[in-house]
Amino acid sequence: MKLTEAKQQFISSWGSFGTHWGINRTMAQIHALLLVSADPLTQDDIMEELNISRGNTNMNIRELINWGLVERVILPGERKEYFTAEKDIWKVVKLIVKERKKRELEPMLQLLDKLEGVEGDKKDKNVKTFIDTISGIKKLGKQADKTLDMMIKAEESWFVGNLIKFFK
Amino acid sequence: MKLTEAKQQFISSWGSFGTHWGINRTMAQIHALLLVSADPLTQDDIMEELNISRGNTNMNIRELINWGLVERVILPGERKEYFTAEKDIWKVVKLIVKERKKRELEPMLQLLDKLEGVEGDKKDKNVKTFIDTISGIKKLGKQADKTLDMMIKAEESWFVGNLIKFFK
DNA sequence: ACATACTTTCAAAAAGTTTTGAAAATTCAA
DNA sequence: TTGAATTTTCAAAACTTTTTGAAAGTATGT
Repeated sequence: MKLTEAKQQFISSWGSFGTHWGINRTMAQIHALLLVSADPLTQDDIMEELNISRGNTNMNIRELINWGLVERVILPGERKEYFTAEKDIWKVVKLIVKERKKRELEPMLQLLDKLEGVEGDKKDKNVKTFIDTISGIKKLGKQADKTLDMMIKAEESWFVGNLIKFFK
Repeated sequence: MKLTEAKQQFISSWGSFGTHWGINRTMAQIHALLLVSADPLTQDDIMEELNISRGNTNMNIRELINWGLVERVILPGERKEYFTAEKDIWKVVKLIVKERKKRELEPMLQLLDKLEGVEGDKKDKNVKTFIDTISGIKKLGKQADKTLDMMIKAEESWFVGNLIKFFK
């Protein structure tokens, strides 16, 4: 397979992969393109490669910058802004985990704390089931939260090299 | 807070939580409702509680059954089918991980295998960047795949009780 | 075999999300 | 300053996904 074709396949799969993970198709495609590009690209390069409009490109680049996945690069003597993606995949994973944890897990845990204090007689089986379910989710959620915090701080070598031992 | 209100808040948040995780709102809401209901419910109960149509209810219940998150229950002497959700949250998490791994991670790894064999001179920096990126993703993806396999087999006590030690 | 209760299907409609592109805002060199 | 290059915004359009509900299908007791 030729590089051009391989690139296209990667970009397109990364795009649909993204849609299952709460990241929109274009954002994931731009990310994929920058991941496999050796040099930084301009907005116009990206628009042309992916056949998308200026507005869409701009909006999604900014979102990628918010997530910390893409950086603006100013090349000396150039008026245009260039963009480049973090290439270390472990760092990429950590950035994504960090962002989603903040946006999703943390608000959910706050809500669960509140809901656990529901009024009512614990002998009522509906009340009991509700509280038990909420507590169960909260317990696991809190643990996941801690685990992810540690993962965010960890080195890749931990994940690739050592975790496996633990499971034995 | 009263039980009714707490239930509603939980259902609604679980619903929007789901949409960030590739699960549609209604499917997640039905799941939430069944999670906090002490007794099995019928399709009509669900339709009424969540104010959704018969078709939508039916379709999403079936999808939940496919995922293994919900079971059909036949009560003796009753014509109607009842539905109930797996209440053990650790099992729920494992079922979801298993399903998404199969649907998303595995196909992605297959593609990466194929793409890694791209033709071209490795001294060309574009070819090199492409191969390096793909290999990096593949390496981490394979490790994640193994780790998730072990997680799927693991007991909750491992996750809640022991993982934390490992990170120290 | 029939009638009734119940479940499933699916085309069309509604809702939700993403994309476009032209206009406005900003930046920068002269 | 000015004006050309570049970036950003946002309302409307296009696209995608979800939902509806009526009709078709299936199962059950008599």
